[in-house]
Amino acid sequence: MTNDTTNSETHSETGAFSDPIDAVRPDDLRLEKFLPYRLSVLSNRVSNAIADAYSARFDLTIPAWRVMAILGRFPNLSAADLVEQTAMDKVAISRAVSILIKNDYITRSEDLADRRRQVLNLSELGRDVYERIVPLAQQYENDLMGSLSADERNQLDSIIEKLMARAQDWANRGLID
Amino acid sequence: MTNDTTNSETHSETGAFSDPIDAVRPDDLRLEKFLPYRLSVLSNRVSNAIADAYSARFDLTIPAWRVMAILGRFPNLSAADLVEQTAMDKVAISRAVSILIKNDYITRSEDLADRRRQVLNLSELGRDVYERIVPLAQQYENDLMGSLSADERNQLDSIIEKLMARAQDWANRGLID
DNA sequence: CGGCAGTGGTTACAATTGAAACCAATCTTA
DNA sequence: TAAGATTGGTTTCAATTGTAACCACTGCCG
Repeated sequence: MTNDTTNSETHSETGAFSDPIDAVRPDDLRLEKFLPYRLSVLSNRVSNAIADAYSARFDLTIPAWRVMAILGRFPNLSAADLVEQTAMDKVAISRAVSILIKNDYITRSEDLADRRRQVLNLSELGRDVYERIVPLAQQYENDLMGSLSADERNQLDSIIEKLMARAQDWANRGLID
Repeated sequence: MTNDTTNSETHSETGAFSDPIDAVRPDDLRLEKFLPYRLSVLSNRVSNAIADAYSARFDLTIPAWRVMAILGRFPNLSAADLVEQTAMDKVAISRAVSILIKNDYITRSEDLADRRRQVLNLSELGRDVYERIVPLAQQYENDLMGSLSADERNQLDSIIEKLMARAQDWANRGLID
């Protein structure tokens, strides 16, 4: 597994050149220290584990579960409202909703005031599932957070906010440079 | 931002109610505070921004770029070695490699000692691209990290390690419960 | 009213991803 | 050295996801 035999610790002095021309060569990128990469690996590990748990027990995908999580707290939302709350896109919401309806986890009713809108709610069954799944989710959260100290938990919270804001900037203002 | 109003700090003491019936209702889950969700949103934002940058400038996908990043530091790896280094799976590596070869970014040569293995390396062109893309990646990294203090950067580093280890446990020991 | 821009939501299609089957070479062991 | 197990890597097929086009309805403006 962890055979780091080839890990050349030090900044690769490929040739041991004294020649300044060599200065053009950029430092190597250490992928395992590269934040975007680490975030991606971490997020995938966590999401996959949880997705397995949800699907094994409730036959729910993550997008579907997210929709339920929001509807559990905020009844009578439309799909557009969900888009706003979840940072998922239209299509993902639409698909999740249609699965949930097929499973009778949520109900859909027309909004008489605006007949384009559809008002969504957890069904009896859906609330049932919701109430069993929330503790499960919290258990995962607690287990993750349990590996951190109280200080670290607070730090993480504010760090994530900052990184999120910066990444959001990228999307808005266009990319760097 | 940091509104912890509903954070019931203590381990949910489900009892303590005057009306036991009511005890059945779980606390709502606040998706926007749920770590797996936040990680996923953050990671996606970051990855998408960077993927755009790479593909716009070098016609590279993220998996392909990762392969190049590793080969830039460690020449003469096989696909299996790459699997180990990148936490990507066989198939993803195989696909990335075949794209990179088509683009003449890497070369593939048979390993005479073991004719199943193929030894991979950056081509001239590939190293060229590598040397231009590394600074770009570092720029993104710096920009992200720039939103944090030096302390926070260190904290983040160790927090990620801890979370990663915990999530890894899940995968190994099987899920919680 | 009549048209036309904007919104809510779904459908259709292409690209990406994942899982399992697969081929070929090597290693093991009898 | 032959048979089965293992390893390196690719292919195939299904599921997931993203993008763009689309339909139905509303709201606005002449």
